[in-house]
Amino acid sequence: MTANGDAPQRVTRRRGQTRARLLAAAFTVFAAKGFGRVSIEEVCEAAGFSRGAFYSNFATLDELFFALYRERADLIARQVADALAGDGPDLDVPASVDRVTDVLLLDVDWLLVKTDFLVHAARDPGVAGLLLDHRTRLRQAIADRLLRARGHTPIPAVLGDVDGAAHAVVAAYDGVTVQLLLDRDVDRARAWLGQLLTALLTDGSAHPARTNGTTHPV
Amino acid sequence: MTANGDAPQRVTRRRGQTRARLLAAAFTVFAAKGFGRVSIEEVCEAAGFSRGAFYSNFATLDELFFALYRERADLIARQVADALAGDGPDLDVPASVDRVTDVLLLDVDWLLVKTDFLVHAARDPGVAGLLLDHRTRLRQAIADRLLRARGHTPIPAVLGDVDGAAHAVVAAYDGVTVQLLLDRDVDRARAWLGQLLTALLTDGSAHPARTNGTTHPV
DNA sequence: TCCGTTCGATACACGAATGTATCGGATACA
DNA sequence: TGTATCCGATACATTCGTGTATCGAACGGA
Repeated sequence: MTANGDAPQRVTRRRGQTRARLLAAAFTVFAAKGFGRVSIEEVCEAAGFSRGAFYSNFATLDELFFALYRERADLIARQVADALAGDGPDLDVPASVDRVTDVLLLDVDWLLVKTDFLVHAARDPGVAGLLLDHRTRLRQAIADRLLRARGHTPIPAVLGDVDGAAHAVVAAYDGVTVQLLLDRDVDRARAWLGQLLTALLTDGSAHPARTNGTTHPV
Repeated sequence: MTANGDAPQRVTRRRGQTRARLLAAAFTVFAAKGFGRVSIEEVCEAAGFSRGAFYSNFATLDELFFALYRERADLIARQVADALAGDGPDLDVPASVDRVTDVLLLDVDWLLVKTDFLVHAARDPGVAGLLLDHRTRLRQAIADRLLRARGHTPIPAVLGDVDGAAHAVVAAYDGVTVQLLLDRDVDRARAWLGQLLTALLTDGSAHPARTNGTTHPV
């Protein structure tokens, strides 16, 4: 019944460290076995603590999962923002696409944990809200970037405006993620996502398939 | 230790019925709470049986989940095939797209269970194989359909051949599913998927946004 | 260095879920 | 209709995970 019930007046340094170690261990264990199959004790063991440490920092495993997602999701969000800010005032679509896909598909373990969290959120409106917010911010960053380059690179009419295009980008990301989780082929997923995004964002006719060898990754 | 250990020599009729009832109950319970949070007893209770019935038909909850997925996935596959076979020898893209999206996004509960299964499969290569097979068959059906209509409706070059286009269709479906699981807005998801598929399959320039009102579903 | 507070380890009690063995009623087949 | 088999209910033993209460050690401030 700690974690918020009666806030300690003096917070020590090691508390932050054990919390961080618990989160890191949880990430590993969740990725390996899936949230639904992990017990509190397994997380503690992986972190080298006893359950006492856990209950001193979190009330439930859900709470830890929530904190873990928030931490990592913010990290990724920052990396994407950096990747988008990378090139100059004008948008170089293929280059931007490559940089962003590299960030988004960097770590399969994260995709596993993220999907676990999706399944979790899909049944809890409150959690779903957090996730939707996060996705909205991501789309916003993409839309802003696209907006800066309108005219330079027009957006296909079918998608509507830049906002529609941003939606499409996120959908493509999610779609490719699913396939990646099943075949575990990161390189192919990157190439394929790049191709998809190019198809969506440029007006179809333009670029031939770029990146590594394969024309259509099956 | 039943379910395959020693195959019964006489299989009764009610056995099939209880098995079906168990599967149906499992679907409901899994959709509501998520596979990871469901006990064998909950499934039995929902089906109106005791655990004896369960252990007589399945060895583990995983086995039941597997059977459940297989059953429902085959059903959907047949419905999609029907929807694709619907129109004549020439392909009417918007009409086909509408029919297929109606089938694929019919039942949110199924999408929930399917995503649970994805998470499950992502950590078990054997199960992942089954799911990949199923996806391959789905893509094949789409590719065949697209092939019949090549020339009539050309496919954007960026996607490669019809196979690439089929990949794109599945990715779009998966992507839209994720958003739908979070906001639970089936109508918006249908419109959005239709728009996405049209954008991918027709050469961008052609059709304006069709279907219900909203131009870009935010 | 000393002291009050905080942190995490340990031990315990409890509940939940599992798997198995057994039994009586249902069912197919002659 | 009789009977051998099958099926599902019940009861039991056991394991596993949880949550809490308590204690000693670590820590921060004076």
